[in-house]
Amino acid sequence: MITEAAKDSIRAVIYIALYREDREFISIKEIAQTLNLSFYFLSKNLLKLVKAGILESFRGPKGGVNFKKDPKEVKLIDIISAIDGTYIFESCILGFKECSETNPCAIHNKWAEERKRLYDMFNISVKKVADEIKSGEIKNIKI
Amino acid sequence: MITEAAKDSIRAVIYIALYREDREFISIKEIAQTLNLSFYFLSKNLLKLVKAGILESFRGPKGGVNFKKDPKEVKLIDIISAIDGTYIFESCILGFKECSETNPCAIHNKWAEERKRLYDMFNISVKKVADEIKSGEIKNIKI
DNA sequence: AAATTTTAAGATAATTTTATCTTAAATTTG
DNA sequence: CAAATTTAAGATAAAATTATCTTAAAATTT
Ligand code: SF4
Ligand code: SF4
Repeated sequence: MITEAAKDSIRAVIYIALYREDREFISIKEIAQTLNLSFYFLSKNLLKLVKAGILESFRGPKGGVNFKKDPKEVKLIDIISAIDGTYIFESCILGFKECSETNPCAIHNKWAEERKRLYDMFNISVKKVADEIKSGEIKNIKI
Repeated sequence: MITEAAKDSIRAVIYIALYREDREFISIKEIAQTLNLSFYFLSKNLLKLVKAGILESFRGPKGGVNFKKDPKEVKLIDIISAIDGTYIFESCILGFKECSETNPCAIHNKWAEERKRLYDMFNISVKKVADEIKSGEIKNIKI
């Protein structure tokens, strides 16, 4: 569905949204340790979000990453797109290379709808996800 | 979402359902050539369906594969399960290892519903897919 | 200024998935 | 029976993804 890289990244931005409070930057090490993710892999992936303009980063002690865009404006779709690309939401579920909409296979109508729904599901802001986690009174992010 | 192996296999069984007519066995070579798939990869994957009891196979000239179960009884879900396992339809979209249903994250309710819908989408028999392709008057399977 | 911390960038390695090849076994054909 | 055809099984290789490591650059701390 979506890659591990994208899943890790989504969890990371949710973590940042939840725990940045008034800090300027949150270190990737802290995120990786708390979420039990590989620091190396996460670093590489979050860098993509930096390059996509979603996060900003800062080097040195006190360094780390933080939102560049307002988390209210960052949708999970944006994370997935930056990491995996948008292909999933445009792809054929059966892997046909060429296929006409005008003469679709038996599951196309269903798939076209699901694809849209999956897109909609991820079309939710990081802030909203974080707020809902908070409102559920979850004390620590589950790992 | 589902692996290439599963997609290839689904297309192959649909092909068999469409073109077996009264033949005892359809050679994997024929399927691979028509669908423009790797004979090697397809052979290996269809063998899994044989072992799962969905197809049966026969060696030698006139050999090949064909349905062991009635294609009316074979759902796309069965193909996917035999090839990829059922994990997708039980998995967490964010990749959390532990997560309680009683205190779910913001997208869990949506994901749980989508997961179910995706399952339902694939819970369609090979026969039904083949029949709908036929009724749509598609002359050749699109590749 | 030197040592330390942290991201940046790119090399390297491990794992998983996909693809290919080889040999063997079963079956048919001639 | 010999040759040809086709799946079976497992080895090997290529590609993609995931994971790790190394060195450099930027910033802070001492
Ligand atoms: S019609 Fe079927 S095979 Fe073609 S793109 Fe849609 S889902 Fe895929
Ligand atoms: S609650 Fe969210 S994180 Fe947990 S299993 Fe459901 S979708 Fe995954």
